[in-house]
Amino acid sequence: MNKLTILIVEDDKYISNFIAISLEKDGYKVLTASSAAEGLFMFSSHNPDVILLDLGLPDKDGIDVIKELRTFSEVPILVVSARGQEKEKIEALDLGGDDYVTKPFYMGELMARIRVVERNMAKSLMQHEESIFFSKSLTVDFDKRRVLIDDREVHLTPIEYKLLLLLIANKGKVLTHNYIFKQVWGYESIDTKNVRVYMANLRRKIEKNTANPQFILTEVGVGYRFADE
Amino acid sequence: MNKLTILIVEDDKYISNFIAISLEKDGYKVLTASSAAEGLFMFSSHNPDVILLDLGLPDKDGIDVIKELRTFSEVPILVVSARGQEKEKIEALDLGGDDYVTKPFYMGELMARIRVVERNMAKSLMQHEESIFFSKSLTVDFDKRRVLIDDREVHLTPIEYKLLLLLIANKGKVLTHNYIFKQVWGYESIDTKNVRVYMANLRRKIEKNTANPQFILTEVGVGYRFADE
DNA sequence: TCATTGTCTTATCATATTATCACATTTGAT
DNA sequence: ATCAAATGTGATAATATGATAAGACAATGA
Repeated sequence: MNKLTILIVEDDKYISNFIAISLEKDGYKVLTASSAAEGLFMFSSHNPDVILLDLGLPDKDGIDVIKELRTFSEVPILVVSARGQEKEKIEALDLGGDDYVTKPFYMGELMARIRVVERNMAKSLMQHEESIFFSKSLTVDFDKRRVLIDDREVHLTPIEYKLLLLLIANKGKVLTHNYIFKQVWGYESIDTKNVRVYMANLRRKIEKNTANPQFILTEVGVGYRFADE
Repeated sequence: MNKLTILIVEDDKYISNFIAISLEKDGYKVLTASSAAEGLFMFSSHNPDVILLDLGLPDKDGIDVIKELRTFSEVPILVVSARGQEKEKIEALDLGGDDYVTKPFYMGELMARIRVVERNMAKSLMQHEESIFFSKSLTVDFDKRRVLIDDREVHLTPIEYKLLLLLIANKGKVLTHNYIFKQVWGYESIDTKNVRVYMANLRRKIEKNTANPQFILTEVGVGYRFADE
């Protein structure tokens, strides 16, 4: 079972805590930041899957945070704000926000909206709505975030899981080391050696024979690809 | 620019009209239905891109309409309802609704939310573009970075692949040794005999008979060109 | 807190790719 | 037909790239 990471950017500790506890109870991994600067930093260092963003931050307007994030990332942004004016909502959504919830809000509704965002992420990754992927002995259940080999569950670390998802979503396509690094780690780097290391780890977990892989194929000098039929 | 078609399923003629006019002013094509039955019928006959769905319909509960639609379609459903209870919202969203707007609503906000849905659609559509080159027995899938001869995959090294791409991009044109070297190796050199070596390697991989090539033609004293039809 | 798990780094070994060379073959001008 | 220049090709050496194990360190969870 792999958890989705959610970053809460909210300066009101009480609200932040309340949301965090509810999300954790539901199995999410939660990060919190209480200012725009901290939020952006946490984003680049932890590469969360979803952001809950308050607009009324102490150091910078939340709208600008959306703008900034959107210059380099497509992470789903769910705005949670006390500002209920139409103008604000339109602006936040048009600049790249994925949803807008006005305070006070129902926690259950917020969670449902997070699930919608999550569903959309899975959809655009998989392009089919089928939430289970099969290929030979490999089964990946995207909903439950579980991976099976010959019906035996194999545990993948978060990075390994992201890597596998990325490969499957681009089945058949060669992905360059840089691209893989950018997608999985969330930032660019000249040093992509880690991609190799994690590919090796992933292969050890899902391949019968790592010397002759059926799933993860190496394209020397270019990158990797998931085997097409 | 193609107009998006939006189906409004709403029994209150006044609201329905109001939304329709606003949407049309914004360039959308609008269909309206005032009952669940009509809505489902309109959906199957017109295949709209987005549905705005009221939950309080005269003949059937809107929640059931969502359920029904989701058995055969992934069309984005934006619920527009007077029912503001959390339970309703969660149910509608979890059953497959993409957003939930409570009446009374701001038209501008509704439109912004439609744009969000639209953006998400565009994102998942984008991935389907494929660029493939065919010539006789040769197939090059640029997207996947794969080369096939008679449906059998041939493995090319990075230099070989670059070379092939360069030739194809300039199909029919004669490319000088110097130009080819510059493009593939990235710098100029007096010594371009490697071009010869790699042409030979490439031919060995993609030509049936290297002595009588169909693809890579030699222009003695000048360079090479990829055969035009 | 301590044990466990995950991440990143480094070192080593294995493999694939690239560069170079020597020589064979082809080409085109005479 | 002959010959010099241009081109093709196979072998091999040099280099670049990849796989993997092991260990340091950080984060997480009971």
